[in-house]
Amino acid sequence: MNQSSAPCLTQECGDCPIRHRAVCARCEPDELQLLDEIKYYRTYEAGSHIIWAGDRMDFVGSVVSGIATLTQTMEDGRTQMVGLLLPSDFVGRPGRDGAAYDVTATTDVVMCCFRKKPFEQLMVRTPHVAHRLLEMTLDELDAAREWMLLLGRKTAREKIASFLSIIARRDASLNLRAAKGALVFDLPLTREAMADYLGLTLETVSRQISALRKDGVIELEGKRHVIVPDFDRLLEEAGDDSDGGMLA
Amino acid sequence: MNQSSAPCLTQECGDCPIRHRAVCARCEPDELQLLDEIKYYRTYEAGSHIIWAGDRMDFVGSVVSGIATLTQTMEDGRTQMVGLLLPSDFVGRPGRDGAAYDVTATTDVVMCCFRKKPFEQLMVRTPHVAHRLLEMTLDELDAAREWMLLLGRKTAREKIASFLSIIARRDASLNLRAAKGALVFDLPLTREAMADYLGLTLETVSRQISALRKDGVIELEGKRHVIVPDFDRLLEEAGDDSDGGMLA
DNA sequence: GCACGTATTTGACGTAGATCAAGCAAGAAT
DNA sequence: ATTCTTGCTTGATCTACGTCAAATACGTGC
Repeated sequence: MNQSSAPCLTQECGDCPIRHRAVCARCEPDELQLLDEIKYYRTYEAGSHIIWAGDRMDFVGSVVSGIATLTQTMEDGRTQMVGLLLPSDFVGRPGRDGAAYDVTATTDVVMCCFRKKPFEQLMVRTPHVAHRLLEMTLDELDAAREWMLLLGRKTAREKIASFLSIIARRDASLNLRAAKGALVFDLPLTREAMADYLGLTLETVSRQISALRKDGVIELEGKRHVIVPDFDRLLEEAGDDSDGGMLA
Repeated sequence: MNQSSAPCLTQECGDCPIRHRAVCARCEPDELQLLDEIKYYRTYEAGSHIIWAGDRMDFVGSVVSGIATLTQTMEDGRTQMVGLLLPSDFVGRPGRDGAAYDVTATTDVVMCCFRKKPFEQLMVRTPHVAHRLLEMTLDELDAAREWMLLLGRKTAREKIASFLSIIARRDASLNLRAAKGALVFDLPLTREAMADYLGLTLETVSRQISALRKDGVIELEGKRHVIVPDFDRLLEEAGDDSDGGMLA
C-alpha cells in the first residue's frame, strides 16, 4: 500500500485523482473548474481522528493516500468497523449535517476535500455529479450487505479469507498489477483493526492467519506482506460463490 | 402488522402511498402525473419469491402492504437477511440491471411498481426524485451499518432487544400510535426469519425471547404479539447509547 | 549493543451460542 | 374427532471463539 504521495490513481487523471474516480468522470470543463474552486487538501497523522461521530461535518471529499476507517463504538468499548477507506474512496454524506461514525486515520492520510455547501449547490446544477453520488452510495450499500453476510454467518477462517480476498482485489484494481500468477499485497490494517473489521478478537485473527499459512493458502513475509499463490483457493476458503469478477 | 389493504400510510397521501413516502414529497402535479402513467400494482403470495439474485429487474417500487425480505444465501444454505421491507419501503436499484439479492414475500405483499426505464428517465428530468433517491439510499446505508454493529459485536440478548426496539420504532412511526405508555406491536417475522436477521439460530432466538419475558422486559400474548412496558429498559438491553429519536 | 514500547503469536482454559433431539400448541385437512 | 403440518419451546451436549496470560519479534532511541 505504498501510495505515499501518489499524485495519480489512474492513467487518465490530472492533478486531482478524485476528479473522475470518486466524483465525476463526465464533467464538463467548466464543472471541473467549479470543483477546483471549492477544493482543498488536508493531511492527518496516523492515529488521529478525522471526525467524531456527531460532529458537524462541513466537507465531503476523498482519500488521496493513506488508509482511514469508519467505526462505531458501544459504551463499554466494543467497536465495529463499518467502513474501510482506501485511496480514491469517498467520504461524506451530501445532505446530512452530522457525521454518523468516527472516521480515523490509521496511517498518515491525505484527503482531497470540497466545502459541503457549495458542493451541494453544484450537485443541484450538475446531474452528472448527483448521479455519480447515487451510484457510489449504492456501491457502498452493496459492500455493506456483503459485509453483513460475513459478520452474521461466516466462520473465523472464512472471515479472514474473505478479508484477504477483498484487499487483494482492491489492491489489484488500484495498482493495475499483472493479474496472472501469485497475488502480492500488504495488509493495510493491524491485527486489532482487522478484528474490528471482522467482528473477531485480535487473537483469533492471528490464529486464523497462522492456520491459513500453515495450510498453504497464503504465504507471509514479515507480518504484513502477503502472497497468495492461488486466488481461487482463497475464494473457496472465503465461502464466496463467485469469483467476483476480478478483472471486470 | 395488519395493514392488509391499507390504501394510505400517512394522513396526507392520495391513492398511492409511495408518492411522497418513498419517492417524492415535493413533486409538481405534472411530475406526479408522469409517475402515475408508469405505475402499476403487483401482488405476491406469502412465501413466494419476488426476485432472485441475479435476475434482470425491470422495475423499482415500494411495498404497499405486507412484508418482504432481502437475503443472501451461501452454497451450503447459510442465509443472512440484509434488508427488511415494511410498508412504504423502497425496492430497486436505479441504474443497476440485475438484482443483487433474493427478495421474498414473507406475507402476502402488494407492491406499487414503476417500470424502470421510464422511471430512470424521469429521474434525469426531476432533481427532486434523484435527490430523494440518494437520501433513501443513505438511510439504507445507515441502517446497514447499525446492523453491522449488531451482527459483529452484540450478544444474542442484545440482538433480540435491538430487533424488538427497531420493530417497535418502525411500527410506532407507521401507525402514529400514542407514544406514551406501553408499546404494543406484532412481530413481523417467524423465529427463523428473526434468526436470519440477527445472525443466530432460531433456538437461540426463542430462548432469548423467553429470557426477556421472564425478566419482565417484554410481555407476550401468543407467539407474535409483544407488549413493551418500558421502552427505555428495552433500549438499555439493546446496548444502544441513544434513544434514537423515537419521536423525532 | 541495550532498554523500552508496540505488534504479534501462542498456550491454557472458559463460555456463549450452535447442534441435536424431544415435545408442545394451534390451525388445516381428512 | 384425529391426523398432519408448521411454528415454537425447551433440554442436553458440543465446539468455535473469547478471555486471560505469557512469550516473542521488531523496531527506535539512547
